[in-house]
Amino acid sequence: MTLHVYNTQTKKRESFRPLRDKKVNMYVCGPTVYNYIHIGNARVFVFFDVVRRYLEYKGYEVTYVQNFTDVDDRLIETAQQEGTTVKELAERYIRAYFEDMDALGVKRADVHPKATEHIGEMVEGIRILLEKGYAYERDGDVYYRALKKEDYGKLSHQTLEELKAGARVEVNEKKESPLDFALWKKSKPGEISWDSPWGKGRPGWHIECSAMSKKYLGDTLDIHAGGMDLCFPHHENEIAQSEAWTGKPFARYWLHNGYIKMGNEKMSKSLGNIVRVVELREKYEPRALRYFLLSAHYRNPVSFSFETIHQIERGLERFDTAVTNLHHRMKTAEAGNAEPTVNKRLSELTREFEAAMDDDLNTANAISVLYDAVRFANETVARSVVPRGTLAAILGWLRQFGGEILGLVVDGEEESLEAEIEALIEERQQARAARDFKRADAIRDRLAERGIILEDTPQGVRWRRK
RNA sequence: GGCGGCAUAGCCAAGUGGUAAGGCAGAGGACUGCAAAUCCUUUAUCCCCGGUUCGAAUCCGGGUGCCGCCUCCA
Repeated sequence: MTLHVYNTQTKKRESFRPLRDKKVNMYVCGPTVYNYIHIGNARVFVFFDVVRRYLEYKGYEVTYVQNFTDVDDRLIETAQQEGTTVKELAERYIRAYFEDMDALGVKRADVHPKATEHIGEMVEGIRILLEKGYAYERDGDVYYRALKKEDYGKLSHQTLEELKAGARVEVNEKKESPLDFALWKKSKPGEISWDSPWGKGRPGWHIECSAMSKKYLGDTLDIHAGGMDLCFPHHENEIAQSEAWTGKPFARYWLHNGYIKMGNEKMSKSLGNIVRVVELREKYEPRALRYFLLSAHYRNPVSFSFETIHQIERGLERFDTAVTNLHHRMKTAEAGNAEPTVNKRLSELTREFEAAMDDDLNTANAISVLYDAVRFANETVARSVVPRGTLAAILGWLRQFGGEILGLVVDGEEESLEAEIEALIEERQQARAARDFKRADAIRDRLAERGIILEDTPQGVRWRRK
């Protein structure tokens, strides 16, 4: 099966074919680190983490780059307000970012380049753009000349005419056209700045992605991704710059995810209706947040609600009990390899899982396959006779697809119980054997209060933490 | 004004021509000493009105409602 993805640039579902055989270069626009990230920001990071994991599962060698925008107007402003430096502010929120991502189970990118550490590359790019006539300098600023290339607007599917008509950008007399955008901004006195051939200043927003993706991934990317709202102008500008700079196509597949809504509105910092990850993960299991972000198709908008997260937590319990119960059953299972019928069923599930993911990365459907696997696991655990190999095979499937790819199934070290609790469980078993159910139930209730749930099965008592 | 998206059960959500996946919640049943867990069964005039078609949630036209981008924003 081939992976098919929806490409924003062509507005079509296309089969995915990287430039170089089994190597995939992907670049995902990372956060501007002037504040904590919210659940909407997290969607792109969690989703593309799954994309990356899935591509690796399919045998691709993925190089994943995600930048940090660590200098821009908002950072400068916030640092001033807080009486700190841009650098300190950025470092603080980069740390916070990684804490959030670790909690959400997002793997590190191969490279996390920072804008401030690539000023040289950006200056070089701007210099080339000037040389080629794609940029002009005005009083210490450098602007990109959007009208120079006819295809400006090709990503967001607007013609130059439409864009000109719709432009309601602030009047800036320095610009030749309102569609032009800053490559380099002259700094005000006291602001953080770098030297350049055009005087002291700092880079515009868009140029960093062009410069850093080129440095780490080359002129043409296989996948360039980000939130829908980056499509215009950010990505449009990146394409323009990069292609003007290198003369080569910038990205083969543009993937954009929809946003998280709060009620009826888009969740965004400017609207102030955000829910931060750092706060959510204190209240909910972070895995539930990850699940939530994967529960709908990535291009559809999704409404955030505490009710939904709560529902998801319940669903997650089923994954966990399935794993726990497999382990418990394995202890008394007889030796033996996985049965052919079981392997056949697992292959079927694998096919279904891949079909879902290959169809424009439909994680919602992939999750429903995960539930099928959980049901299969539960049915198997309930059998009176089952070889250990069968249970191990099912557990392995859940680990691989539910765990390694989706990051929703955990199968950690087996927990141990305090001696005191062990003793109580044993005492209850004796009471049950003596048919002293009052006593047995009293002990069970007591343990339940301490968060230990006991379940009696034909293979003996089973416990789990609530 | 230009461009684009969405509307499926109480809730979340797949599905883009062949009489509606999955999850949560609810109901009934099986299992259990009782539970729990699990399994089985069950719950939808697919926003409205037309049209195309043997056949439409799906395509076309027209409505209604909501949202996004065009300005910092995942």
